[in-house]
Amino acid sequence: MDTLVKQFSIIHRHTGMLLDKRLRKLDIPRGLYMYVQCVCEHEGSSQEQLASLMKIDKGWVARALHKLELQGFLYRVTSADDRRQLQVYPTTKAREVYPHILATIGECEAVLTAGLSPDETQTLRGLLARVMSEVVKG
Amino acid sequence: MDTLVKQFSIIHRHTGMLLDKRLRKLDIPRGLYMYVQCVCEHEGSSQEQLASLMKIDKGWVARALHKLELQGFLYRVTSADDRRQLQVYPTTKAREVYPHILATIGECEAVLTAGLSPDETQTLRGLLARVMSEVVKG
DNA sequence: ATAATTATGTTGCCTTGGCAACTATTTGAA
DNA sequence: TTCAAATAGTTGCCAAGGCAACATAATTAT
Repeated sequence: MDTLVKQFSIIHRHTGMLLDKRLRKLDIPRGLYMYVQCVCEHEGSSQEQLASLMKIDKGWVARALHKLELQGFLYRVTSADDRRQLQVYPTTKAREVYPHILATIGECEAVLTAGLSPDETQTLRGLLARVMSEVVKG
Repeated sequence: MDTLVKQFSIIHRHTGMLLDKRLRKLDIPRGLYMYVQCVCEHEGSSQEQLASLMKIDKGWVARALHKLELQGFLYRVTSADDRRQLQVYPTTKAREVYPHILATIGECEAVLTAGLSPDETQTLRGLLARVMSEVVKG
C-alpha cells in the first residue's frame, strides 16, 4: 500500500491533468479556473481574503488575478475605506463561464469517484475535510 | 463542503510544505526525496520504470535523477542488454538517508491523520487507492 | 539486409505555486 | 503628533512537473 503522501500527490497531479484537458475547450486559462470560481462565489473580496479561502500564496494570487484581469474575466477596484485593498469582481465573461467551470469540476469528480458508491464518496469527503483542517494548521 | 478537487489540491500543497520544512534539515533537495525513496526500493530499475511507478513525467524524472546523481545520491549505468536504458542504483549516501526519509514521511502522515482514528485512517487509505486507480486511467 | 516503427532518455518551453524582499497604506503607541 | 508596527499587494527568484520535439537504439516488416 502506498503512503498517503504519495497517494495525494498522484491524485492531485492527475486530477489537474483531467481538468486541463477539459478546460482548454472553454477558453479558460488552464489552472486559473479556480480563481474565476472563487471570485464568482465571493464577489468583492480582497486578494488577501481570496488567498486565504483557497489557501494559496498571496503572491501567486496577485499574479493569477492580474492575468485574469487582462483577459477580461474580472476587474479590481481599490477599496474606499482601505486604499491598500483591492476588491475583486467578476465580469459578465466570468459569469458566463462559471456554470461551465462547475460542470467541468463535476465531470472530474465523477471520474475520481467512478469506483466509489455514493456513501463511500460522502465518507471520503468527510475524511478529507478533517485531513485538510489538520494539514493547514501545520 | 468543498469540492474533492479543491480538497486534494489543498492537502497536496500543504503536505508538500510540511515535507519541505522537515527535509531541509536532512541534506535532501526538497521535493526530490521521493526519487531517493523509489530508487532505494527498486534498485536497478530504468528511468521509464521509475516514472511509471511514481506516475511522473519521464522528462522530469530524467532531470531529477540527473540532479541527484550530481549530488551523489545515485548512479546510472547503461543496461547491457538494451543500451537505451539507464539502470539506476542508490549510493551509500542514499541508503544512509533512506530511513530518515521514511521517518519524515511518517511524521507528515501523523499530521495528516491527527484528527482520524486508526480505523478511519485505514478507510481513507483504501478509498484513496481506489480513487487513484480511477484517476490514473483518465 | 535495409527501412519503418517503437522505446528510452534528454532538453526546451510552459504553468503553478512557495518564499522573501520591497512598497505603500493604515493603525497604534509614545 | 509623530514614529513604529502591522497589513495589502507586487515582484524576483526558485522548484516541481507536464508536453512536445528530438536523438539514439532496438525491433519488426519488407
